[in-house]
Amino acid sequence: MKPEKSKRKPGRPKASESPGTMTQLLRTASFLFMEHGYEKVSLETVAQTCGVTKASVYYYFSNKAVLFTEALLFVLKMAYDQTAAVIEGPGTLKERLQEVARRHMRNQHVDFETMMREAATDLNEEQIRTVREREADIHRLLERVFAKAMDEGEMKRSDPLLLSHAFVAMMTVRNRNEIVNDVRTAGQAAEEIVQLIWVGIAPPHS
Amino acid sequence: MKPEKSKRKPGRPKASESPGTMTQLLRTASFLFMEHGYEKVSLETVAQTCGVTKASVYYYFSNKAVLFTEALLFVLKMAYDQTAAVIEGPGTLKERLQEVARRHMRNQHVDFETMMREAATDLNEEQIRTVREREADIHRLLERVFAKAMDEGEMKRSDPLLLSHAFVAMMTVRNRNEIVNDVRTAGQAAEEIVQLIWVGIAPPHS
Amino acid sequence: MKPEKSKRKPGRPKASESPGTMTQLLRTASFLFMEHGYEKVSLETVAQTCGVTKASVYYYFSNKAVLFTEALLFVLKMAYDQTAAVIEGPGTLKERLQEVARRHMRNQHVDFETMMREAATDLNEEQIRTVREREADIHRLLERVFAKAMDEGEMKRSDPLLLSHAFVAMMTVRNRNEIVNDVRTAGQAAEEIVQLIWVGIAPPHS
Amino acid sequence: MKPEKSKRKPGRPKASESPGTMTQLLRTASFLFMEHGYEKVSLETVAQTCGVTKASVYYYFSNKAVLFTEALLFVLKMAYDQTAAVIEGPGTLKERLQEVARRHMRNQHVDFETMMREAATDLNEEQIRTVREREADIHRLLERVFAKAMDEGEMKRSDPLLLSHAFVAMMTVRNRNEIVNDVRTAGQAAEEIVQLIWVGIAPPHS
DNA sequence: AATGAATGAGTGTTCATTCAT
DNA sequence: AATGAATGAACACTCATTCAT
Repeated sequence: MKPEKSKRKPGRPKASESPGTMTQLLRTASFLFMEHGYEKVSLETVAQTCGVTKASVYYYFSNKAVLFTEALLFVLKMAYDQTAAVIEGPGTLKERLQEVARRHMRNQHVDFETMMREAATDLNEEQIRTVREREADIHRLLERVFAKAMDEGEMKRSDPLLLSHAFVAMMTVRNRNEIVNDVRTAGQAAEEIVQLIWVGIAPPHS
Repeated sequence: MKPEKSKRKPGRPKASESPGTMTQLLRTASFLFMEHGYEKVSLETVAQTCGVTKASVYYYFSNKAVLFTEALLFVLKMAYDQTAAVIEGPGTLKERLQEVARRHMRNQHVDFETMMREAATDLNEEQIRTVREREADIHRLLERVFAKAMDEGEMKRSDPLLLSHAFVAMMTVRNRNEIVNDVRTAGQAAEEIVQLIWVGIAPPHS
Repeated sequence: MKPEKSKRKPGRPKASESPGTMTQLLRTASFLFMEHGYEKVSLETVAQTCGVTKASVYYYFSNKAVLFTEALLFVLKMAYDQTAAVIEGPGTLKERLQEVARRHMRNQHVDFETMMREAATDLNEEQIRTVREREADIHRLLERVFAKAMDEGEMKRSDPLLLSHAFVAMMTVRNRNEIVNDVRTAGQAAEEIVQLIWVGIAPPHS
Repeated sequence: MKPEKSKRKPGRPKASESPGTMTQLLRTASFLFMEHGYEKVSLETVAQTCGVTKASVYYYFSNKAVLFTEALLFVLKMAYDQTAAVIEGPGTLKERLQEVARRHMRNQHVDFETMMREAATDLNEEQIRTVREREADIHRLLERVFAKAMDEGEMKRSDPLLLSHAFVAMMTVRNRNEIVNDVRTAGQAAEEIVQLIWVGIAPPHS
């Protein structure tokens, strides 16, 4: 969390190098917030990670709450698009769920709800509402897919929205070192998690 | 923010040290940390909630990291004892899991892993290790119970430790207002979550 | 906050320089500075009020101190002209003083001296001197009028410059809500103030 | 305004040296606010002038608005007491007014109303009300004295509250260098101001 | 056993100012 | 003629921590 002075330029050169400071700030902030939560990420850190000053952050975002909100909307949009592409794509439902899980577990990230609670005192009604709405979109997307699958006999009947939340919640196991470590990759964990919720834990004969 | 040195001698404090205030601080801190996370809880808040001054907190706990650590150990011990009592008690496995879920969902609390990550920069190696160990105890307890149940045919075979983590992770749905609200209580959510993981989502005929 | 260097060349700018924007900036700045004082008025505010960007302000005025100075000279010139027109115009001295007071009290404005003190650290010697000189012009105008009136027996003898300052100072009562409110307009207050200083407060018989 | 590092201790030693940090902060803040206004006085300056750190200021006053409010109440109380002692004391009304003027002009200070307007955005309703009330107390004190004097024939009839405001407003001439300078002291200016308002400016014969 | 006083290091935020275009 | 982008310096405010009593 101590923003190290980075001289930059180890990556791709020139041409695509500058996708606009604002976009870079948004990307960086998204990553940092998701990785560390709201409070631990200072604007100073975001700025220095992008190689600009704190004041520049304020040039683009009027305050921390706004940056946070826009950063979250940014990742939620990406998450929605990715999830939609996969879940409505080809393959069996189980395979598609596994792919969703794999992608979701690719990076570590804090619990979304915990992060929102942390930020809640800084955000205004509308900001909270907007973020929550975009998050709910993802759950509603899954809900629809689940409901349809249930109708078509691809899944057992249950509350599809609850299932969606439970499904997403299970992916936080990716953060536990006892689970995802040298012997088991995040990808494997994703598959096993889906297998678990797929077959359930009831004894075979019951 | 420069911890590293925990001058406090380990082990139980002398009986002469007023257990009243100290226990109260521990209880209060436990509750506040679980409710709001590490950063958002200031020692001032803990002190005021207990009706003492900030300096008094330092009288009992050499710094915030120590208070946090001991507070977590406090709740983890309670959680372990409660879980053990229930999970090793009477009733079918499913019933016992439901009771564990019900108790765990009784209060809102932040995601444990997220909170630990928040606090990680302040805690030293040993503190992290100790807390993680006590948390792991709970997972190992569940792991043992699951393994035994699998052996005895009460459960389908799967990785019992992964299952334990997934099970606990699912309980964070308690925090979502779309799930636990006026129409569905935390208790009901607990039951449905257990039902979900119990029967799985695979179609009945497969 | 490091002024000292006013690169702007003195004298009237070339006619080609769009007088529109510059004049508008000057007018806006004058109004805002008089209404709120030096510190509270940011260049951003001035710019936005004029519908241009902050950088545009710098295009016309090399820094805040210069804008402030020129804005003040702008209003002082207007004030001088207006005062001169009235005070040297027709009517009895008392009537003319009342008209001067009425016009001066038309708008609320901060105390001139207080504002100058606020800005003093930013202005250089010359800027302060110039503004003060133009302010002094107004006092000298009144001084001359008073002196002449005393000579001609239209007024009691006293220090005409002190009187001028006292006269202007009294007009700040326009800002007090206890004085100028629903029951007494600024115009009425102006008349009563003049009446007060006109007849004095000594008992009638003394 | 650049708070110089002051090693202190050039004054009276020990015993009476420490009248309590809080009182010292209050006195210092009062002086600085009255001398420079609200915005120009930073808490850092107040702190360093007292030889403590900014954080110490916050130990005693929860924010700048509170410090400002209490500082003003502090000076207003002193001003009231002093004014009351003089104005209700012995001597002719004119002599007493002169003494009040002399004391009021002893130190330079910004226009009260201008300062309040500067601070207004930071203060809450109650703080503004309280300060205004204490300021009004002084005007009411003068108003009562004036009203009584009018009843007893010691003064000409006029609006006593307006007179009070006008009287106080006139004292700001103390800040003008053209008025109070080498040839005329503040004390002399005080006397001449009172003389002016006492006799008025109307020609003797009218 | 407990506290009042004080502080250093941050954090969010504002603003005058610069410069390339 | 005008601006978008970027910055440095200051400021209000918070908080964990220390220490003498």
